[in-house]
Amino acid sequence: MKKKSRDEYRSRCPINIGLELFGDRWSLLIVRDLLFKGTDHFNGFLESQEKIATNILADRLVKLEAAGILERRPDSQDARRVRYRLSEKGYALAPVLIEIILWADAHEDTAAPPDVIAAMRGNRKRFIASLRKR
Amino acid sequence: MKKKSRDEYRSRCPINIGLELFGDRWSLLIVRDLLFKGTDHFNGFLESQEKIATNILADRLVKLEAAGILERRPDSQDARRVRYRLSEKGYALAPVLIEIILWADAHEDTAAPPDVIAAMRGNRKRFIASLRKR
DNA sequence: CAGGATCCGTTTCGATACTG
DNA sequence: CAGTATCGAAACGGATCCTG
Repeated sequence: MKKKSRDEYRSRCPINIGLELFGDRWSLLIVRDLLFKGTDHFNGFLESQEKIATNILADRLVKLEAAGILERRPDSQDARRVRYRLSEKGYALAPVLIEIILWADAHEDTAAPPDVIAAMRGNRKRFIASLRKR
Repeated sequence: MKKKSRDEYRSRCPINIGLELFGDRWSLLIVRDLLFKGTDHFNGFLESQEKIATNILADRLVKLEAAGILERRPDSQDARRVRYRLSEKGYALAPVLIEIILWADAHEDTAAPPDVIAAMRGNRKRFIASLRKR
């Protein structure tokens, strides 16, 4: 295979996508909570340290569902409760989140637990698989 | 090594960081242009399809410099010109951008060039190294 | 009580015009 | 070329209210 130079890629690699997702202050945090904390209901997201407002959370949940990143369904046990879970497309964001967390761990003052970081750096496939097991 | 369950990681993996970076609509696009397009001056960023406004661009360039992600210096040739380049910390964002682009390529309707995607999926280390060569 | 919806004051954004 | 200044529009956030 012929080597491609950097210039050949230049100007041809847009992030046309997901400005709504990656350019939004809250959406990735919701995905993080679903993925790493296992948060699955409205009030669970409200408990995160970032203190999202209820109207903003409701708005983002609708948008993330519309984007096919999460699914919403009534709790089979408690009719009052709505459960949120990641779709396949949502789980596919795990590598993005992991790279963000690793970058932050290396370059910012974050409080990520060392064993979690080690697990991410180690066998990444297994780590990602462990996120899907409920 | 003992296997860690998902629950052991739960509630302990925050993205405390970079809400300013990852939760911002424009910052990652600037990094993208620096990384993949080789954009290095103010008006270059303005040419991107997303059409950032001049005041927002100026603001984000200041913030990204303050965050140590890019460096600013006057052009040695042309005094009017200011050149921007990624710092090491900035280059370290390449894996994040790559995962975003791969996710989008798989799940969204993006126009990323197939050969670039293939290069990212193939030998990633080499691909990243190619981004640093000027 | 869970999951929102609505109101409203405040902050931030962004398009355009303008400047050194 | 590399930014400021301005000002209306949009988003945010906090509180409160509503509904099952």
